[in-house]
Amino acid sequence: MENLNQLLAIRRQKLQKLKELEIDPYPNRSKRSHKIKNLWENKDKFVESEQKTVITGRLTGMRRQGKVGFGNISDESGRIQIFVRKDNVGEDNYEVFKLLDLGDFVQVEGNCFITKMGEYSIRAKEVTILGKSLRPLPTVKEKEVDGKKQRFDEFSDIELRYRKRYLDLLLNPESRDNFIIRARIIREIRNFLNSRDFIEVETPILQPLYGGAHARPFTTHHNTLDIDLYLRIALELYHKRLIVGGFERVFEIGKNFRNEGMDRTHNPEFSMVELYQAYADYNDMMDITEDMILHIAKEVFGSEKINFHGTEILLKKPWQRTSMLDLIKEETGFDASDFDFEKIKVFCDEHKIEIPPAAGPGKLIEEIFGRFVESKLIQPTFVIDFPKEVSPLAKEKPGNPELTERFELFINGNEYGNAFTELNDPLDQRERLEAQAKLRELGDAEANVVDEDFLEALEYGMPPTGGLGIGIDRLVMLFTGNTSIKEVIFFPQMKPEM
RNA sequence: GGGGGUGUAACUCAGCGGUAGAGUAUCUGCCUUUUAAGCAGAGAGUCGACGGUUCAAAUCCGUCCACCCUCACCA
Repeated sequence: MENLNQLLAIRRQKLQKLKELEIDPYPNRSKRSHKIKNLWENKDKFVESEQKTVITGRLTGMRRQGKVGFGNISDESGRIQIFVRKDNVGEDNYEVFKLLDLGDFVQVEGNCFITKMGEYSIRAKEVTILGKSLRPLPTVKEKEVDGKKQRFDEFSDIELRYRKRYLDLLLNPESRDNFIIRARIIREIRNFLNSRDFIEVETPILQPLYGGAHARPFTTHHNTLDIDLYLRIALELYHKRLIVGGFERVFEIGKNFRNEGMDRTHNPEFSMVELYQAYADYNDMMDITEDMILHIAKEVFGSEKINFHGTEILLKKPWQRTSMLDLIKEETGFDASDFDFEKIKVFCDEHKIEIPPAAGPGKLIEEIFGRFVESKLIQPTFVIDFPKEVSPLAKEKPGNPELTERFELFINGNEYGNAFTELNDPLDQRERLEAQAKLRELGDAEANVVDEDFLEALEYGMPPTGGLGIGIDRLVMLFTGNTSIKEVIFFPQMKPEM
């Protein structure tokens, strides 16, 4: 056997003792009669009737005093004290009780009562082990001080919390709450879109070509077909095929994978909701974005405001809609609306903005926007009319061949969504993708690739369509007040431990 | 990738050239209404890893690893 430290060895010894007593430490069956929350909800009734109740859960506290002992049992719904007295459970069962450790799963049969100290508890008739824990759970004790819970020990090491999320969830209620809120947000996204007659679809994660965003992919290999496949970087191109196929409103909630840098707002796999609506444009997408986020705010939080570390964010409609060029002008006084490449380059040089290889004026405008404007956009803002150069899937803005009908949503200085009036002209789309392919040759590893299958689909005809993508992780961060994406993803990507 | 920080017992941390510490947890004893239970005692560590300096290194130096912050990059 491996070299076990003292704490692990002691638990294995207890496991052995249970087996010697012919107690199964991992029985197949349990028989819970109530969730702990139910007992609290009908406290008086349970105390008065003294009815038999059976709870199950993890042993999360233990105060033994010789022939009597108190413990805490926690299940998903709550926590309650158990009172175990040798005279009540019998000598044999008390031996079992004495072999229990914090972290063990147990079943307690008994009846509810109020202790001398006034605590609602279960007086045990029998304690059954449901699952022996062989590792010590980090201990977190708390005490109520003026109605506030004061914690005395913590499980707070960030790295451990991410690597052993199960312990984090067990020991840090705030972390658990983040994920409950995440689930509610996703549920409300679904409810909202279902109520608007969108149908939920599933499209390939493994794709022979990737597209729909500007990013490097993960590559994998299918053995039987003997071809390389890519993990999707966006949902876009398959959803458009579905619009070609006659669906008028589709959405998908799922993961995208981008083989790029990681920081506190980027995880290599992240969740998006994308939706496509035929006979709609980017103005409709702005409306739906406002409505959807407002719906979440109201349903999950009952408020039209978010307080993010003291910054009050007002979600009340309508949100500001301003063009990228106007925002740049407001912030810097620089007017780039003539797309004069030389003039814009001079501005970039003056402000030490690096000029990427193969960049045209549109790319530089986007860089300028990123440098000067993004972080200033605290209240929800639709930044509209992106340069065509950086928007190969968006339809040109009527009257200005340099711009597209595209927006990104910014809140609190971060990007939350991206949407276009989708390009449905197959010949224009081909030209744009071919231009992207040229950029690839010039060294832009993130440029789109020409997807002939997608182009062919467009040639059969796609109605005018609006499309929208919203980053779910970031939305959850916004609503839960988290500044790291790792706090809202159960198992964020980490380097393997050596 | 640059800069800064952190890494010591199961957890949270102190120690920062001279025998590895505390609280909680664990174990033993006492305790039949405790709740951060209490009292008495005990055990528990590759001080992130590897090198170097030194009579002596958790401590100083170097390299590496992981994590955090920050800047850059990144649709």
